[in-house]
Amino acid sequence: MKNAEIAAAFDELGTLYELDGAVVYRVLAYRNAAKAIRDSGVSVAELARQGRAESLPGIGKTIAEKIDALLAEGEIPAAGKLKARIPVGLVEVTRIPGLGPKRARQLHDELGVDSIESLRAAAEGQQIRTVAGFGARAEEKILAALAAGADGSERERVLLSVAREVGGELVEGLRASGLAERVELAGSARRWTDTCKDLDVVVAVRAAAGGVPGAEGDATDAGREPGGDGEAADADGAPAGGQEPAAPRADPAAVAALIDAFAALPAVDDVTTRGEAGAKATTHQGLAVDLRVVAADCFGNLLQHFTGSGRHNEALRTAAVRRGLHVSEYGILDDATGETVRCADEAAVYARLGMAYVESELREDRGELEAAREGTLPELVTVADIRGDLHCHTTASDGHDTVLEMARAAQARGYEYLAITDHSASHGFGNHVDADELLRQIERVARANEKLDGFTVLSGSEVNILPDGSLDYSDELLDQLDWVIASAHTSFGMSEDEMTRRIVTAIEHPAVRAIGHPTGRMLGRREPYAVDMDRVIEAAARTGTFLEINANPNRRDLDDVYAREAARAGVKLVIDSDAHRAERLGVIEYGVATARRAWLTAGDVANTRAWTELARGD
DNA sequence: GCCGTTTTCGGCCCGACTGTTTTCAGTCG
Repeated sequence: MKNAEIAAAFDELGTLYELDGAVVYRVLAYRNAAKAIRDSGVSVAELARQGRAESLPGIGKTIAEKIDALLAEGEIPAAGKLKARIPVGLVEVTRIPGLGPKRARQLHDELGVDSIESLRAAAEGQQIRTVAGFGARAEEKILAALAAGADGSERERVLLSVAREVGGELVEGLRASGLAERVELAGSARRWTDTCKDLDVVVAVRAAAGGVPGAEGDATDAGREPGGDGEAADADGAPAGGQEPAAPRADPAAVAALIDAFAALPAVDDVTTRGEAGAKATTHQGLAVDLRVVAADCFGNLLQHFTGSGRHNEALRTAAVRRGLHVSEYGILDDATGETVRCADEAAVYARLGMAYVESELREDRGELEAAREGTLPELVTVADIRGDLHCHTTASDGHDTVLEMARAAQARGYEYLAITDHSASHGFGNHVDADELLRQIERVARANEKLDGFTVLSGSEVNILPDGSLDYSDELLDQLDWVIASAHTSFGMSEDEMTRRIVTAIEHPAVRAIGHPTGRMLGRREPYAVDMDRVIEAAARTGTFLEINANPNRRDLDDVYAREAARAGVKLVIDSDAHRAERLGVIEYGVATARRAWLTAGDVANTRAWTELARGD
């Protein structure tokens, strides 16, 4: 059983317990366990067989036993018992905005709601408003959500490349407004996750009119203020009179003006909620945007808070509480002094908590907080470290540009080398590069090299791995190439064991230097094929074969979890664009981002080295 | 249900916003 399946079983169990009214911390424990299982780079089923499941964080005796039962019986017994009591359709009801476990359960108990269909019927029959705590307004919202297409399925996520493009437009638009001192894209887009559910944009507005001299210099020391009862109406423009918020807010007039400017941006379709702290909106693509605004002296706190992840923040705050510090988006409250330290930048936040700065890509609660405390965070690979690209296509197969055009574009990026790796003969679409055509391509590469100065074009191939693991060029032909990357493009329906043997056979082929997009996934379109990555990684480590991090934003394959595990096993990764046209060489940043999320340093990535070091046999 | 440089028991992050409320629970991120 795969980690993702085990994790899904525990997520479901958590939701069932939640609907059953269990203590929230018990529910949280199952969710934490699911996350740890999903984030494990090694097979949890295998760990469990060895009796080592409890070595994962958040998995204790009880959950380890449940994993054993799941593996042995195909279901967690406790989940079976709960399902007998709680209709599974109620899980979908909790995904309707505004309906959580408590309210869904209430609708079930009082109206018999057990599915999206029965929810719709109850709302249309004006039954919802008869339930205590619900009103006509709630009923209308449910109907509106259902009419808008909410069907209880998980909210659709967009590719990171889409999210970053839209997010970038919003950020640039707000910067151009002149109303903000600082604007940044936060959330999962800033952590460079594969896909995003929504966008988070954080803003610092200028101080209120007649405002205070700015908090320059050391932000940690600059922003102290008395906390606690907070009677002073300070110069930040906090509302005078009435209940003073414990946290500093931006000047309400400045926030309102900024939201107006935000609402007028071309990408913004509809502002659904506005408040004194920000606004919520949707873009024309239907992407939800959360806009948050603070005064400049706590911009670092806000950016840290909204970059997340939620797990990273929870863990960070839990650890802080043990030291008497309370972290929020407005500052860090110290129990001992009653003072709140506000941080203009993120580094000050981590410094106040006794930690090194944590790069946004690492903030997933995968050990980064401990490493930050101990000063053992890795120095992550950067785009500037990449010295060549080892996977691209030309007009010889399904690319759009010639060898020379691709090479010149690579050189313009500052690279030292580029491997031309058109598809091999049996690929099945585009122009077929048969053996004769490949020989002609080798000549084209040689001619291109004559025209280029200080740059090396490598003759290569993305050779197809046939179902039996063999390659579709002869060994003699492959030996004439500088670089061979092997990928599976067909017969994805094989059993895990067959597919694993297929890939491992290719890894063991002496001509193969790397395996391309090793799991074959297409984000949002195609699941990875069934393959035992533990065995693939073992074979790559044994033979010195590289595994690719394919940077195409649709793929990002290997993913961060497997790439980290591969590096731990001593495998070197190659980060490739798989560009099919010259301007797509730039997608390398998505591959580098995956590598950073995998904790990789430049030393873990083969193509941070010169080609002369990578070339074999000299 | 998990976990421990204050704990093997008693904690478990923090705030915004909504709707239905006479002071707050639930949801969301």
